[in-house]
Amino acid sequence: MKDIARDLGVSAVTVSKVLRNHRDIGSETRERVLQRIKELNYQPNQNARALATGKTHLVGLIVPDLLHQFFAQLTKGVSRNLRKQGYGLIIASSEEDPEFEKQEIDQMLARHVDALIIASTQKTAQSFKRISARHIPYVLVDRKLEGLSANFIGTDDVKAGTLATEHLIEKGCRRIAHIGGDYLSTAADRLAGYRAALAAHGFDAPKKYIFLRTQLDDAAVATGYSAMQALLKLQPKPDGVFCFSDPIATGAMQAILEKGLCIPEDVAIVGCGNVLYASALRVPLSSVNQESETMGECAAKMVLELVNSRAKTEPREMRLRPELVARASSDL
Amino acid sequence: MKDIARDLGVSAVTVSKVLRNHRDIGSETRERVLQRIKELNYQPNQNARALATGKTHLVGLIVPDLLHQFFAQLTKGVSRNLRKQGYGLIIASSEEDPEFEKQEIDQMLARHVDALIIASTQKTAQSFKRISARHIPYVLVDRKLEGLSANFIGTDDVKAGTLATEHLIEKGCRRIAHIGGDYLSTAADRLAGYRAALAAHGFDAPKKYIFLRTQLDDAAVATGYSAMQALLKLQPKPDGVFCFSDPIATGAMQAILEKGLCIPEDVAIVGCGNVLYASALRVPLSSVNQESETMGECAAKMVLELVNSRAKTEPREMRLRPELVARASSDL
DNA sequence: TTGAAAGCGGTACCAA
DNA sequence: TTGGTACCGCTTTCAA
Repeated sequence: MKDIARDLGVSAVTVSKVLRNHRDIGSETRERVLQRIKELNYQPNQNARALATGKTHLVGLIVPDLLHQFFAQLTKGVSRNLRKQGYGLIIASSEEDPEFEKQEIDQMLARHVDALIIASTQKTAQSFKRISARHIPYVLVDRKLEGLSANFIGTDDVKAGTLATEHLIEKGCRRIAHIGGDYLSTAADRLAGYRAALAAHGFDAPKKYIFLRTQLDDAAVATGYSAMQALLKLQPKPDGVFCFSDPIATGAMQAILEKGLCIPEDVAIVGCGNVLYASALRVPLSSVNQESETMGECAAKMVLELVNSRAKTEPREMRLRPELVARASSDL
Repeated sequence: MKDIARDLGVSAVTVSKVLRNHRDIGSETRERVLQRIKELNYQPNQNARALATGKTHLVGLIVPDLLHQFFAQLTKGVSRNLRKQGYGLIIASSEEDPEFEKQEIDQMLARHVDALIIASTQKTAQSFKRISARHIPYVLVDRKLEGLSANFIGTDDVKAGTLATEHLIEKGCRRIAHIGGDYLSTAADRLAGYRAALAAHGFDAPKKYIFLRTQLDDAAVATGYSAMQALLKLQPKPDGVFCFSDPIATGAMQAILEKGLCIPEDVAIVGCGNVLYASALRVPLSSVNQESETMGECAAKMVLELVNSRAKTEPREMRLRPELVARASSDL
């Protein structure tokens, strides 16, 4: 910047103003500066600018696992919307490890991101207090934290559970099992939806039909597989299963087919997440669509609003409406 | 930092030195400073540090599409390795758009990343000249650029094409088609491998059996679908197809099954990339494994070596050895 | 072992 | 409309 100023015999301040479209600059001077900027292919140092203004124009995103299509889509939505507004994105994966997530949060705080978007794997609010203490706005996505009142965007998971379970009931299933997750708010909600749907129709949800397993990363398929194996040993066998996620469902289907049973005739399956390849699977998988990309876009929008509004408003909560996509795995 | 210094009656310089483990600091002073840092939960501002040292400890990664599992895995590898070394990662998706990619590169340069890792969709070396002009080291992954001598890590794509095609030949296929890509170095290499394998066995590769299509993003499945439809109209029909990627193969398989034909009896299929769900597909898909995660780790390693070695060495090139994973789609 | 001063590359404020 | 000056938070150099 100084070079440009010197070359043109103006001050650095003038150059700076031109760069930011400050209005009180002579049009002639402006042209000359612009000209030289082009020539030198000059770009202002964002770090220096950040230091001076206190705004990095950087948003941090932390997800449990980028390999999971749900989070990849979410990321895409966030990314798209953010860049449209001139913000950069730092992404970190916590690998489903709370300790790792804490470190990543600290890293991002140290880099002074303007805001954070987090799909948290943590069980306590501790880290989030740290974020608040720094007055950095943040939005939780997908997963809520118990006892933490924060901005949140996710799926209406109770509804997701209800949709899936009612669909199975409508298709004639009478012994509906659930393979779900542990610790996660999403898992608890989907389970609640499952229970509610069964209760509403006068069926019960016997404990032996409910499997709650911690599913780490890509191990989800294996988890679904083993849980389903266990379910198939029960008497009577379930005739329908609502799975917490599509990877879980994929594993479950594998276990069923290996036993020589048919989907959906012997056991119908419904997953959640509606991955892109759902229809290409061995048996096309019925699933609850969560619109993860939209979720990402909303999160980006919300977080930027927070950044741009000085006033600290009440935490907002937003739930996207899930939709059932019926395919062969439940086509009775 | 100043606060800490003031509180303790020492200078900011002293605090700074403690932070960086500078050796000439009295152990007593060091303790006091460390103590206060803990109390205040103080973290140095990385941006300020970057400004002063000229190193941001940030690496930029640009991929065409995060939704594509190949790039998601690559990203995971990069991320893991980078953070292990205390580097942060900025990720951007170019959405397979060269113009977009240029902008992202400029953004990253403006943020003064220490290095770049790029899976480029560009057709010219222009942007890369800009990077070199800034003396920022970079590594190209997966895709090479014609006429650009740069550090590169990718698959041995010629070998990948050969492996897949020879596999089909061994399985007894005699009319082997290829659905490939356009513009990409990977596509050209896999095609070359396909041709070489056919030639080596005395078969020819008739033009009508070779479909080269631009595949944008998630449209890959649709591309594979339509290309396969066209192939099935030929007389005689191909009895084996090597597809550029697994999504392409997924689409192709869909077209075959819809026609009432059998895989692999009527047409055998081999894909490339070995996505995680390959074995769960309607017909488990044979594919060439590319070890994308390892590729990411190598890229991270290489780029950090470049950052840490002042000397500008000759561009290095590294090719990972692909491996065929045979499944039902080619089990004749 | 400690610290004063200068500077990294910009921006903000206010005076000219 | 322009520019001088101070400062953002940290590091580096060099003298005490």
